[in-house]
Amino acid sequence: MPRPIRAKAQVERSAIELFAARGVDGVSIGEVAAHAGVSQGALYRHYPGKDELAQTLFAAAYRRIGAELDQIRAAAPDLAAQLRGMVGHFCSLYDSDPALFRFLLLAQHNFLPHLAQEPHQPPAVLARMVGDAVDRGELAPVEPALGAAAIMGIVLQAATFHLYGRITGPLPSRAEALSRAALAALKALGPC
Amino acid sequence: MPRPIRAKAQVERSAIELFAARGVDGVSIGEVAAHAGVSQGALYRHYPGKDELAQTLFAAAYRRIGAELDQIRAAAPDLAAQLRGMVGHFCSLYDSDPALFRFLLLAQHNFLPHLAQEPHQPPAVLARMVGDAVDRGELAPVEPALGAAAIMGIVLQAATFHLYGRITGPLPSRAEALSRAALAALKALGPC
Amino acid sequence: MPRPIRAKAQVERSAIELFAARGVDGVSIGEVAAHAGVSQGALYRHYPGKDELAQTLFAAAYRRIGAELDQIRAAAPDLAAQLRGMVGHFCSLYDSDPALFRFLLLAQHNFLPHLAQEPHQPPAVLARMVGDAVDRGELAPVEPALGAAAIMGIVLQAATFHLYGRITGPLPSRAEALSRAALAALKALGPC
Amino acid sequence: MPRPIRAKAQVERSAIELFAARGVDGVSIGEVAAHAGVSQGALYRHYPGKDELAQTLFAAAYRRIGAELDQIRAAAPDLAAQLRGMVGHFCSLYDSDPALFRFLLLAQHNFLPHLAQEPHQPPAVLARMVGDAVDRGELAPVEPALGAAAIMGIVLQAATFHLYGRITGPLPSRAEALSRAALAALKALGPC
DNA sequence: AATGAATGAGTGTTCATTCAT
DNA sequence: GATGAATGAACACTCATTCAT
Repeated sequence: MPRPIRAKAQVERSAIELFAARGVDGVSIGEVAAHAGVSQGALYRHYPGKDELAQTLFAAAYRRIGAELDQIRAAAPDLAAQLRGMVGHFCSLYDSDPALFRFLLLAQHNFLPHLAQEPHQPPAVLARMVGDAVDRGELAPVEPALGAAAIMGIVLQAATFHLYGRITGPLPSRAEALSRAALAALKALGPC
Repeated sequence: MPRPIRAKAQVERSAIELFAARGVDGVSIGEVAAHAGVSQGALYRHYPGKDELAQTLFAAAYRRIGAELDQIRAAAPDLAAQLRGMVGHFCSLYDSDPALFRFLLLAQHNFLPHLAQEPHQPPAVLARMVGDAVDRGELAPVEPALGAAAIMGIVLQAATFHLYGRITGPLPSRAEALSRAALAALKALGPC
Repeated sequence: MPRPIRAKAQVERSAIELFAARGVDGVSIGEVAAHAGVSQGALYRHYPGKDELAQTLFAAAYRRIGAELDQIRAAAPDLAAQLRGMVGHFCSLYDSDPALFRFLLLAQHNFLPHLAQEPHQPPAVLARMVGDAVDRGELAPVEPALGAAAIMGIVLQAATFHLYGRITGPLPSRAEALSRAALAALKALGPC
Repeated sequence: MPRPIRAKAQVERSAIELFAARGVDGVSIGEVAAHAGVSQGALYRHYPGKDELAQTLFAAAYRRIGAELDQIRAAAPDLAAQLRGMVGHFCSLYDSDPALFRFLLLAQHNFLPHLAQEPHQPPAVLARMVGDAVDRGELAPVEPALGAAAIMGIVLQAATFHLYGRITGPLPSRAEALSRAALAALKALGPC
């Protein structure tokens, strides 16, 4: 039965694009339905409501990215390689699916408060990577969450600047520089 | 006429606090009025509408912070001192007026697209600082906007993590470490 | 689907009666909805807004009457018969649907400015009738629009006086006299 | 004390022009005040409220015109002369103060129901003129109110057509033709 | 006397959600 | 299962009116 699956996927894609363009509150359920080519009532067969739809989409993407980062973390031999992989992954995501990225950026403050903190979320994965690097002696002692903040901040703020036209050209072309900056920031965070 | 001034200030304070707590779209104009102790209609004597109220509050705070950063930039002797001053200033703002900070963080994607880019906005001030440091030879050649992104990202993401409980304790206690990280990130951004 | 048709018709009937009684601006959309036995929001499925509802009702009635007058014009053999038919039709309309007539009278200045002039509107039909009579030699040369004004004025002002109690008893009993007056007015409008 | 008098006159002039342009309900008290150059609150020193302001303006103009028509009636020797004078007066009014005329036309249905019928109102003056002409034997027996309707209708509908562009050029140039039409209509209204 | 800030009830409109078909 | 008409609560906003200054 390919129809319902395609319908649900179409709804989710439409929702992400519209939410990214105008914000969750700026889009009505009717617009999502029209964009997806389904009826308004049909949405309620898949999701209990608008908030749950948005929350679900956010959580799924958030966890998926966390999982991907964790794979990169596990596969790379050292901190520098991990950072190169992760920063490159962020930049690729931004490049290949800007709507999803933008949705995550602007909806984060709506949904993060309602999301229990789990080990597969990006901040947790980054913090674990930082903690491990400290444990391995690759890094001077650093508060793991603060290190995670530095990494995510450097990448996400660059993406934000790109969204608003302060940076132009492809973001992935800055991936190398950003990962060097992240590594340097981590090293400098420790006690002097 | 001390009354109207108090009234307008009260409205703005209430709006910032409520917007910070539940988002601009999550707060009705009636709630702002009630919280400020004025009638609903009285708001419209000071602001043409809800959007303009929020937009005005955002732009005013955004420009004010940009101006403060610019003073710090002009007063400090070198890049390291500038960064210490600015990062410390961000942390102090977060500490002293968390509602305003949270409002700026979560409303940025609503309002930045409608805000013309001006030289007194934080990103522009930071970019100018970076560009000047390059010109003075303190820094290897770096894309100024990318450097500004690194600085803002490191600080704002730390603040965001603090908001959601991933970092605890006073943020200003991390100001030193964050400014070292920002300086190191800037140095590493340049060509290897 | 008999329900929606009934609902829309019920809304239109309620709107005309209330608008006729208290003016378009004197009636809220909620009152129309309550009188029609539907919810307020349901109105917006059929009409984009209050103004469009009133405008649509006005234009539909205006055009319908114009078309009816045109049929009378085409069917009657000469000017006198045309006038008898048309004046009689106006009087019958007033008698059979006073709410609609009153709505048209009092809302005309709201909506006529927004209505493009079309050949099926009552003034155009009357003017064509006058012009044709002139062409056929039944009438001395007369500005068609001025003749149309004389005809409509005689009838509509009589109706207005009836509305406000200056004339009592059934209006159709004056149809003969009014059509004679209209014909005489037309003949006298020409150059002496 | 010329100030208050001028202020009141200015308010009334502004009100008539704005009411004529956008309807009584389409104009706020604040707009009238601004247009007149006085404060909002000052209006309430002269009039108890918006409705009373409009009602007063309407009744005053209505009675004034009635009185002027009555003077013409009393001064002219016969029905034909009376009609020439009155129709000419209507056309002059339209020409010299279109705002007032338009205000009277579009506000009549708001205010006539609340206005007690008095002998100085235009319809009563016209009806008296018709009745007198019948009594003098100048006219076959005619329902006076119906005759008044014919006269007013011919003139006011011509003015209405002029307002909406169906008639162009100065209305007074049609005064002669319209008064002939009115006289002919009156003569034809009687029993055949 | 005059001002204009403040009020608060009321308006048109939107929209997430439900449910008869 | 799917539809889309209907609901009704909520919203931003307006405006005639009042009243402290």
